[in-house]
Amino acid sequence: MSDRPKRIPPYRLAAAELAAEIRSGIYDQGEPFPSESALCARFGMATMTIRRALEVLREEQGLITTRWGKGSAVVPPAERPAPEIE
Amino acid sequence: MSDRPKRIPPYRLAAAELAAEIRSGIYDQGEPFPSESALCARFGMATMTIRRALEVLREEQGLITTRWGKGSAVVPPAERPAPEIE
Amino acid sequence: MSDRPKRIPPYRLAAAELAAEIRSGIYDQGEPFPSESALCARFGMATMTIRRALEVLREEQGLITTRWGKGSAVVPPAERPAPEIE
Amino acid sequence: MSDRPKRIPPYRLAAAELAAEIRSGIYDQGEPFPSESALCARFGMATMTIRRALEVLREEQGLITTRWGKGSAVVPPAERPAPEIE
DNA sequence: GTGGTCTAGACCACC
DNA sequence: GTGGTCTAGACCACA
Repeated sequence: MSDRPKRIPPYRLAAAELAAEIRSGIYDQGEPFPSESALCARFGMATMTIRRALEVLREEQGLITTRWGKGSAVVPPAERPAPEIE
Repeated sequence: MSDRPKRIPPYRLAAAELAAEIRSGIYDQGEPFPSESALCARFGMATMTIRRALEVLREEQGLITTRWGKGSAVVPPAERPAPEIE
Repeated sequence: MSDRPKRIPPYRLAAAELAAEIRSGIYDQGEPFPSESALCARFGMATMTIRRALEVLREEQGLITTRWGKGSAVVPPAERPAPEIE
Repeated sequence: MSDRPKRIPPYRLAAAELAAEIRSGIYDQGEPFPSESALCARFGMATMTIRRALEVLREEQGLITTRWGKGSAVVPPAERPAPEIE
């Protein structure tokens, strides 16, 4: 009972998928980062869940920056912190 | 030079239409008041314009109450102030 | 004294110049019509003067349409009324 | 989960800064109150946000008066309401 | 040339 | 999934 595998929360899954996309470079040629509502539609998640995912990308991984009312933008590769080995 | 009539701002038109509906009683049988986004779609107006219309209904006419995160509700007829004669 | 030449008001000059541009077709390939503030800068005129010029293009000549908060757009050539011979 | 402080909305920050300036008296020697567009430039905020800040100064704090087409003016110190202790 | 209203979105905070 | 705030402009109406 105490040894079952850890459940990964949905916001982590979304964050991981988006982080992989960012690191793949698909947003580096001028593609704007998707809005919260677009991500809600794409992942089928609630606003709050997507917001937690974006918070991970922003605070924990430093991959995006967000401006209230304007949207999120991907941090240029040169300024990105190296991915953490866990 | 020209004789054009005074322009009534769009938020006033929406407010007047909604006030008439409220006074007609169609929201008194348990109908919930439409959300901002529903009203945006119905009137073809932007969020801020609809919010301005709801502000008129709330502050000026006392026909609705609004709660953050819950939506607006119609004030029961007994508690409504009499319509202003202008 | 009574036979001096008619002075053409500035808003008519601006309207004539813009009408010629519209009829030349330079706005028909997706060029957006300039905003009021852009036209103020370009013609060195006050807001009200430019607004009168745009009013001529809209009401008198039917060359543009205007949406509050969005800007003006050029009417497609097919829908334009023939230019008045004066 | 985290211990972040409550976010103060930008319009409140601008209002607080302007209120402090008004109370410091720098507008009492005939200095005109800055226009909305000047405040937009100074604070790097959009029109609507600055308008919200001015609304606080006007409605909530009674520090300024505003006249359509003329601009805002600072209320003389003698007529100002005492600052609210919160 | 000011303040006032509007657009078409975005993100933020609450339920 | 609501209402609340914000952006970056546009046009409208007053003085």
